[in-house]
Amino acid sequence: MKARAGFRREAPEDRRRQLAEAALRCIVRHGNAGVSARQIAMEAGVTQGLITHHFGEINELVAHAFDLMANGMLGTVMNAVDHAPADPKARLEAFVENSFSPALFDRDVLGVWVVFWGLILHSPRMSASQKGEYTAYVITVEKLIADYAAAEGVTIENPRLAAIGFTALMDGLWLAWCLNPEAFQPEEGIQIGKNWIKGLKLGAFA
Amino acid sequence: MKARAGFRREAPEDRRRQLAEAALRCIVRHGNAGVSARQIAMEAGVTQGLITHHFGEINELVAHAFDLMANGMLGTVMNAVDHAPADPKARLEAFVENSFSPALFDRDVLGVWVVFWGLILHSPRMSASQKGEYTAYVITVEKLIADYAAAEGVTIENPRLAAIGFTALMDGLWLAWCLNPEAFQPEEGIQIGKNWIKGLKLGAFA
DNA sequence: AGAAAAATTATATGGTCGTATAATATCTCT
DNA sequence: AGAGATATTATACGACCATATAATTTTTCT
Repeated sequence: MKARAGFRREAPEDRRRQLAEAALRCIVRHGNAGVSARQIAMEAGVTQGLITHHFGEINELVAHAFDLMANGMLGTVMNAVDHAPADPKARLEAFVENSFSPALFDRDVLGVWVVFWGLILHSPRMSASQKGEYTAYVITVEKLIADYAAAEGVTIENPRLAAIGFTALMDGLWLAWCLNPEAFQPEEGIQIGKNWIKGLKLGAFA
Repeated sequence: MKARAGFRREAPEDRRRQLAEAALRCIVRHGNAGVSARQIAMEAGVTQGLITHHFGEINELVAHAFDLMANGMLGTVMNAVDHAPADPKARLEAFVENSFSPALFDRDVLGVWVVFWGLILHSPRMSASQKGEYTAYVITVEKLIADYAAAEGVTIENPRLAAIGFTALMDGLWLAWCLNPEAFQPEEGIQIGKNWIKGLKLGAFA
């Protein structure tokens, strides 16, 4: 056989990242149908065999892409939060506002997550990744909320539950808006998030 | 060719329902991979050709299954609400508690919805169904909330936003718990829902 | 009872899927 | 410069996919 086409040899970790990014683009374009070794390889400008070589089976590539995306999104939001004024209220509101920024509040981004959710429900490997990433997310939110509550002098009986609720609210709004952008305006989403914070301050979780 | 196997001829609407129900079972079992004419036909004890005959293309069958499921779920919850005491507070709390009942707060049920969400994002036909069903859902919730607010003497500046937020919270909790049942207990989910109502009463949306 | 209509089966076709295998190009190290 | 290591290509295989077409059974209507 002639492997006649010239190619560039790359470090395994680079290739793995390239393939993961190509997978995300394919999923954006075609949803579940985009999860295909052939399509992903073509998108990465590479042959299918490379996926087998670097990941063994394609599910492992998808799980890698999932980790990449999850870390990237939390990193993006928290980076914005850390650039807000050090005031706890400002930080919490920066979290809300950035969660609704076009970079995250986006149909393409949700489309990728929906595919991941479907896989999490049927794959132990994906489920394991999700558990770690969800926990990290909730802990981050819990800290933002606890700092805010302390600064405002509000008592919160169970900060963990508050964080879970707030996270769920944001995810639910994200989901609803992406599925049907006519349902409400992003600014209305921000308003709903801030109303939740107002409820917290008024003692809903006391 | 010999169509040798005996078969029972059924009314088109019956067959369509049978096929839709078989589709739901297939999706429960295998997620996106369960959306397959062959598998669904086998699950329904029927030949693939019947799907073509009754639905034209398989996407139309899936959309039909979606409508069936959405109507069934809202019907189930509202049936329970209508069996609660006529008091607005009792009705709203019945809504929360029943949303977290094992019939709905269920990994299998979420698994079906996740598949639908994925399709909604990429199919105008599915998106059209979703718009109608989401609107009906929010309007129902808005009425429950408005009645509650009136009974408690709370003002709500924008009842629509409150209903969207409450719906998003419930969906987000459903999603989070199904993806990772260790994250919190269903009773904690009910508590979070009731805390949201408490916030509403305290004036979070005033 | 007999014929027309429609539901259902049976089969064929062309495409895509995941992955295994072997050949080969590129790189690194000495 | 040359050899070993491995990243990468090329190709093959069997399974499943959606859907079209034609044959056949069941039902209905008279």
